[in-house]
Amino acid sequence: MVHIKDIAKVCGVSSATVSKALNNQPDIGEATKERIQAVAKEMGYMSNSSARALKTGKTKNIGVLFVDEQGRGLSHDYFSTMLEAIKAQAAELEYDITFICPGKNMSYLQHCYFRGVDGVVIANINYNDAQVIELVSSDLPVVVIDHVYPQKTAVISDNEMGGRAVIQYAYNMGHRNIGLIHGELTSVTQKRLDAIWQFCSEVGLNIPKSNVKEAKFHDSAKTYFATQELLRLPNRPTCILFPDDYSYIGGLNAIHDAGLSIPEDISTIGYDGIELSRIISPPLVTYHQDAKEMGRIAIEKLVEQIDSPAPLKPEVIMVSGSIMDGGSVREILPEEN
Amino acid sequence: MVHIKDIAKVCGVSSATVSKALNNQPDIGEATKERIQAVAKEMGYMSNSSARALKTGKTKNIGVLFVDEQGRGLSHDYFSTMLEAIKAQAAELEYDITFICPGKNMSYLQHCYFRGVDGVVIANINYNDAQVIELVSSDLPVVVIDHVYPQKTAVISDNEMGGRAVIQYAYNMGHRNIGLIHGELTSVTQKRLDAIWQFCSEVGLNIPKSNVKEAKFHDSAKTYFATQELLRLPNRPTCILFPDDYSYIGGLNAIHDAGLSIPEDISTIGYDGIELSRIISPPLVTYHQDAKEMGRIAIEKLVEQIDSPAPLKPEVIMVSGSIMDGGSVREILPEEN
DNA sequence: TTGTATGCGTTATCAT
DNA sequence: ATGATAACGCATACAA
Repeated sequence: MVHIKDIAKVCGVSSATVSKALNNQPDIGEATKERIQAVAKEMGYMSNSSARALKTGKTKNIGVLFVDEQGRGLSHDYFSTMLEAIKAQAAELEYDITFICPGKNMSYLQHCYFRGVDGVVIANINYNDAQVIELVSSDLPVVVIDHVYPQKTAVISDNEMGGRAVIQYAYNMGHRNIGLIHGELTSVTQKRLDAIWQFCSEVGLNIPKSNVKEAKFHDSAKTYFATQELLRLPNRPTCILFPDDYSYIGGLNAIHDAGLSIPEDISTIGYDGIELSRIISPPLVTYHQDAKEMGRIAIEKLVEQIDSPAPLKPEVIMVSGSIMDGGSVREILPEEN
Repeated sequence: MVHIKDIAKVCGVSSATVSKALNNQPDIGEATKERIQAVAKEMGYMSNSSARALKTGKTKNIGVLFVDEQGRGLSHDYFSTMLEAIKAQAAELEYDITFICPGKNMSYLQHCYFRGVDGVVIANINYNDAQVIELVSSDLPVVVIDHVYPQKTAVISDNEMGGRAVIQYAYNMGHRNIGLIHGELTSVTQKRLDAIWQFCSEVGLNIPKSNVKEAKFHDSAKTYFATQELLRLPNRPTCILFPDDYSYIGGLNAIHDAGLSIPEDISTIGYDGIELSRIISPPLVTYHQDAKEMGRIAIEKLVEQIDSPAPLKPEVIMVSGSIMDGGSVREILPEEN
């Protein structure tokens, strides 16, 4: 392991000078600077982040608080994509990331203090958890994904837009008898539903209560049963909206088991835009949430906060997605309704 | 932020004493120890990992080298499951993990030195990459997943067992005309194929060259076409082995597009045992690789190395998987062949 | 059993 | 423009 001292010795200067050269400080001669940098490279010098952190108070490390109950979280495409983007953007800005997790006898906040992270990204967690509240209430820079805390910067997937987009797609394709399977009643679900009802009232579309079923995000079995119920309805919907692309697989099975074809007999629309929705047959019409962009922005905003000498005004950033086309929706003629 | 000094002041002892108490050193009075620990807790003390690392030379941090070319890697169930297990086991042993990634002007090894990781887990990477070789050749404790370097501990999914298991399953169900679609010719593919040929020669099963197609792991489009080719064969196979569960979706589509049913018209077997294989219809017979166990063991072995005063003898640990049953294989009667 | 002193590798302040 | 020195927070060898 080669240290600043070693370089100083070789170059015949003091370690202070070497440090300045390596950090591109202005108060140093151009010639010496270049010589020192050359030697450092030659000797394979790499600074010691612990020592630097101790001295500067900055670790260049970002904490990531992602739930992973029973190994989920990463297996969910929306979140793994987001994490991937977080990782990439952090690397781009020369940060590393550290997973903040429930330690043996450490709260989330303590874990952050222990590792000295410069800031934290919070996502996919129980936002009412006392430990999360503690963390959010601390003086650490924080960016929250898909949830808004007062006075905190948030990056939000536009669920109103998404809800509206899917129902509008069905409507524009001529569907008037629409079935709706939604996830558990989180704030996310609520927003999508609100947007859907809003659209319905705008265009005078009526979705009877019997056409609406609650299932669960990412749970194909629950969606299978909900789909079955809809298919058994006396006046079967011509199009069904699903909680998300993954749970849709359950709906797909139910439809096939009933001997029906997509989109000939029934149309389907998903939510998320995961890769799986592209490779199934027919490809699913779905609302693509831009998880990648969300992760990128989260880090960008967090680092802005970290770098800013004065506290920054919190922002709420809506990230909009878009409909991904597919063959799962048939255009319905007026007389068919 | 509360430091050892602060506690010392409050307790009226020296900071050395506090340090000892907090680290459960033996040379300290039981009474003072308890008092100090109580005060520390009371004051919400949390040690500073940078300072500790600087002093002790241990960061309690493990580097994880996972490829993530174009955002893949995490979206692959096998690897995301493994990563999840790595994370969990590291947390269990009170380690944090740091992703080692291609830095702007840092090699993998330099990144490790910079962050002072105590050891590294390597997986899903180009094992011939010069930077990887450099890392493996360093003095850092290393555990490699799914690849064997000389003198390095490795955790390996038993691809021979897997290859044998899938062909044997088909054989035992009476199939004699078997189609085989395999991934690109990596060492993993080679091992599975070797085991398959070995089994064939043992039982006198002949798989003609025309029944064997190369596709690509995780690539459903390539598998779609390979499946089509097999279906067009004059003497169509009664059972097809696929590269992995995910790419199988392509095969599934090809089979459906040909108007055939699984398993009535054709049987199918996958590889991996990802969650998706459970929720499709019919559930896929597949060989489940125990990615979770692999991740757990990798960390366990790595920490053993880190904690050991003397260099440990490298091990190669085979992790066996098992067949997951499903409805995708029909039992074939002798006269049908 | 407790305290004093030192140093881990780096950066920052202040002289020179 | 360069260097001497102190300090970041902690753990430890050694003295008391």
